[in-house]
Amino acid sequence: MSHFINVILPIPLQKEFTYKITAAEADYLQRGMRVAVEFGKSKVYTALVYKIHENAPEGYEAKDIHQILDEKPIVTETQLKHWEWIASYYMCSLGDVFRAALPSAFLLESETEILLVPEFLEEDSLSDDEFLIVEALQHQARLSIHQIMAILGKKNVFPTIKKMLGKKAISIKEQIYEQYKPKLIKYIQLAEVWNSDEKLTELLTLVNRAKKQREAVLTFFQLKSTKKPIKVSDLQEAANTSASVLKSLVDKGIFEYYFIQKDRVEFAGETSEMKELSEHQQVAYKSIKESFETKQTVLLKGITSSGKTEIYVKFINEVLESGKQVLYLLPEIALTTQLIERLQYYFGANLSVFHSKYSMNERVEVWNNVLNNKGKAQLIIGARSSLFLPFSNLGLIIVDEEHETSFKQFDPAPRYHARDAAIVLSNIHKAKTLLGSATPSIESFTNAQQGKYGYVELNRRFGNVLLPEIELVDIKEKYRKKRMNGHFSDRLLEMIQDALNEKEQVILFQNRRGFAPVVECQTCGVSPQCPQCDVSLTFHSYKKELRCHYCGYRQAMPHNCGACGSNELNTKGFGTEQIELELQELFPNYKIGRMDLDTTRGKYGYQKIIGQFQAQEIDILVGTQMLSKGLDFANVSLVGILNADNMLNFPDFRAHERSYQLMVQVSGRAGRAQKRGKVAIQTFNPYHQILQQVSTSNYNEMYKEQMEERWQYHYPPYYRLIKITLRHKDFNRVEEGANWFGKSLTNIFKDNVLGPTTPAISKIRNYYIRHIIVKIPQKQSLVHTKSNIIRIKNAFQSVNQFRSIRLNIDVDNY
DNA sequence: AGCACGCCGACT
DNA sequence: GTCGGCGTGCTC
Repeated sequence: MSHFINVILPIPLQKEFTYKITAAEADYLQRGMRVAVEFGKSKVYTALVYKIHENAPEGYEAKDIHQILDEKPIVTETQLKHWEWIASYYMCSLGDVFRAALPSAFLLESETEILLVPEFLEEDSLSDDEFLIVEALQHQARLSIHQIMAILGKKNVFPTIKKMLGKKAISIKEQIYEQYKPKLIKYIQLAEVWNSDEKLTELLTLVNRAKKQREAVLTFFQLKSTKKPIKVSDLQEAANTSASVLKSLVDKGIFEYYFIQKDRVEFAGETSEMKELSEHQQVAYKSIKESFETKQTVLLKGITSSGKTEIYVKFINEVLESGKQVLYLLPEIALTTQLIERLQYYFGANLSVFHSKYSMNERVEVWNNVLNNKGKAQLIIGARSSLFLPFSNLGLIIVDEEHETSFKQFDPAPRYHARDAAIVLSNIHKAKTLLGSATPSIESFTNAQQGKYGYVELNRRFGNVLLPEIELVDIKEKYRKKRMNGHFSDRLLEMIQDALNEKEQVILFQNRRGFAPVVECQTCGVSPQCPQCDVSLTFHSYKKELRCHYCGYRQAMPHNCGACGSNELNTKGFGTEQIELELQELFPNYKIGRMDLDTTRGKYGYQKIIGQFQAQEIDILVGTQMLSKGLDFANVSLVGILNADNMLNFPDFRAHERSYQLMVQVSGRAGRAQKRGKVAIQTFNPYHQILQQVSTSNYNEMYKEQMEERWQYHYPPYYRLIKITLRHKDFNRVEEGANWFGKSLTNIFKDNVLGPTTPAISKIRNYYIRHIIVKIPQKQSLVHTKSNIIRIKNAFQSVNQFRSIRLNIDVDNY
């Protein structure tokens, strides 16, 4: 009898692939283990065992597997179930989920190595390029394809390599690298023979003549009395000696080295008892608990600074004590040191953090700790991807800042929403989900209203601090009366000055980075465009250059208009950089800081700026929406929103909802201590209903009004959306393709097809883009809708002309 | 998705 | 004449 496995490959192919295995391998392998397999002619991939069976495939001969990579499954049955749901709900392949779920170190890929054939002598027969390669191989035993590209200075090197293979000048080998390297700590101990007291004198005489060595040995005994293992580095430091001294002692056979594998992230601090909940927190806590008895998911709407975290802490503690794991999901930007430290304070060594700024190796360690249900992986706090960790007995998932749009992954597939996928995961584990937000998303609030989720409110700020006082500043009026100074109204400047006089800090919010979005010629009105995208370039004053925020294109700021040659180029609109500059002129005696994507690159980017602000080294902090999350600054008394209109006018059905959420969240940064904070919102349109609702913190009215609009225009939560995107370098081809696709959809879904439409940014990186949106009424079956879309997609892709059009499908694209 | 195979233009 | 462009098809 022959044995076979079906595997998942980390590529977006809908198919499973069958490989042949031996009886012994069949005995050993389990679902969820990784194997290395040859795929195509040259590539070796990491694949995941999905099915083990005895049915020989028809029509082709299955290949053997290359190698087994695990001793036990690294992906659990529960995870596979969850993956299947994600793949089917979000219309992507299991391979897409596989690739997104595993830390990249688990997905080894082969690298082709090129080696010189030692017997090769006919160097005369080589072309110039070929000779260069042979020469390089004489210095270096092996070369990678990338290195060869660098040597030859071109990217298409395969023909050259193939010719050389033909001439038997080189050979190639597929080498798989184990990318994960455990971190080893070097320790030192006394060699076995010296391990008795009698030998001690003998030992000391042995090193009597070498002063440095003697000192090292004596220090070793000092350290040894603490009974802890002694690190080489510690001994070196304590004895004030060098590595070479220790090495000669090892060579003499007095000491020996040994290694202990160590986790890269280790907690070593104090923990403390839980805080007592306030009366209001206690009430909320109790009603959440009650809700959990009948509901799987509960939504907690707690205004900013109401102390939601303390409530979470109480639940986490309970679940941990019952022996189950907890996952605490946060949007990436809210994952600050502040919060992590606070949680470490309670849960110390039981907590692990998992997010994208962690290195590959650190992520593998967290994965393994969760898989083995280690003590330190009982509470995981992480961004959306931590959803994919191999939990075995999850008891609770907390999704904090539930309304945050960054929980949705847009690109690449799987285009999942972490909140929704968390609820499903929690279901599979028979666990509970707690959603928290000061400004719940409309869809979650609806679910709560309809009784699908439990619902609890917490309307009192901790310590009864008052909500900030919100003032709308009409800048249309201010402009008319000439009371604007740059982008600042006299009123806002006055408020800033008041705060600074009181030695308080100020946060200014401008939802746009860069200096000025657009550069415009005063003479002909033309503004420089990105050559690869359909957008105007953004001016960045720091480097005096124009940049495209979509493809990263950059060019020096031109002196003349490219269209008419006029040298009167002017900037229009404004970003964080310009605000920073204006502030420096307006408040020369104060320190101004800026926090946006450009200033927070790198692992410790945020921390540096936040640290400075917290230490009050910065008086005024200007930033984008990064500012709105998870930061508590005790001394901020004023928050200014420089222009509320650009977010309100954003062309998206959720623009109003999002503006509300953003403004309320940003406002929440003001006045966290004793004093009531102030918020100033500059706008051209102070009578806009959303601004009125923000200024009175009237969530319910906002909700009611938005729901009416959603109903009227057929948007979620009344209708579900699936967005189809088509991209191609050839304008006409996308156009035709999109029309074809749109028509086919309209045949089935009639009026519920929107488009094809040209997005506001119609070209990115030289690819023209078209969108089609399918709206799905509540009673229409999701499963049928999706299978219809897949049918049309398959038909579409069998048309030769359309095959090269890139197509992606985004379910719940909001 | 990669990557090989195969057919047409611009260069030594 | 060849080098190298990308359209087409396949991967167990």
